[in-house]
Amino acid sequence: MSAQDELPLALRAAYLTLHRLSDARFAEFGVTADQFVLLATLARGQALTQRELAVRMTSDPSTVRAMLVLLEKSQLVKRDTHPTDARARTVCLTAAGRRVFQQLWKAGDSLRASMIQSLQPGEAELLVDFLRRLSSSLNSERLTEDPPTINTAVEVRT
Amino acid sequence: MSAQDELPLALRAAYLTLHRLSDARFAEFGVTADQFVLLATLARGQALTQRELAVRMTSDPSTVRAMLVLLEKSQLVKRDTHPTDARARTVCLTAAGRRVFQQLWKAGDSLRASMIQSLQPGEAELLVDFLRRLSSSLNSERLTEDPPTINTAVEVRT
DNA sequence: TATTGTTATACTCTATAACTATA
DNA sequence: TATAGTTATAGAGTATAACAATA
Repeated sequence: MSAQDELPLALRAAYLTLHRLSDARFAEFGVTADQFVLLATLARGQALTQRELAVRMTSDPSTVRAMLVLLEKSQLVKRDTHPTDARARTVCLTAAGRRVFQQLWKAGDSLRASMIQSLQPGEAELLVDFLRRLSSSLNSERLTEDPPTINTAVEVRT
Repeated sequence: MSAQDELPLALRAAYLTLHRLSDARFAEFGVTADQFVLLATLARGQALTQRELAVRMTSDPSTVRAMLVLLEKSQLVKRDTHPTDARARTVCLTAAGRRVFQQLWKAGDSLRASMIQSLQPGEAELLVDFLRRLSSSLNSERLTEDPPTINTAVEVRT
């Protein structure tokens, strides 16, 4: 088993473990791990459109919409019409949303700390860098999915 | 933004990107990314019990069961009673399951390659190592969740 | 024409709790 | 008593396609 073969499963195992523990931590606030990510994304980039939110969360507009409906119901988020684009809606945290987010951030503290403690100084930065490179490499894979493979060589040769 | 704060989101982005691309690759075979993981787990450890399967997949017995029901319906997997423990059931790939798995593995080839190509020689091994350490650190976090904090010191002091 | 968002719909994964059968 | 698995149930995220309104 080479690193190439193990990497996907190792990535999956690490993420799912984090995801489950996060869910457990946030449960008492009635918020899921994914909803936390949405709140965190809003917390650092106010007044995003739903589309922009989906991109930043590595998610899908219709998924984001479903999540927003739930979060609006629990009053953590509100949506307004976009100031210049009447099609779009901007999303932002409510006062309660900001307050809950701070509590959630604190509740997740020991998880983030536990992740860091498993690494040597400097390794966390390296790990983040690896993950970023990996994501963007995969993303460009998506763009070049099935190129029609035009055989230009033949034409050149004539 | 420190590495500690960014690590969870970077991990999530990398995993979700991989997960979506995998789903897209496997769709033509009627298999999801998670089902692929189950098949892969069976492929390298035949005749596992459902419980063991759940552990190795970083999943849940009832989730695994739901997946097995689907995979049994598409004839990729079969379940037999355990030879020595009548409560348990062993799961293994059918002949069709092994055949499809090989095709899936090939279909995922370029994704794995793309991940590796984004890294320098040796970095893949390092990344896998980081992810493993991170998982086990988080797992031990789970065990020590809310210890009742028994104050034995008082008793010792008397 | 292209884009933003909504709606409807369906599927998969997830997880808890109560249950049966067996160890 | 503890464990393996099943069942019922519920909820959350995911994704596609058709649609309306707007750019």
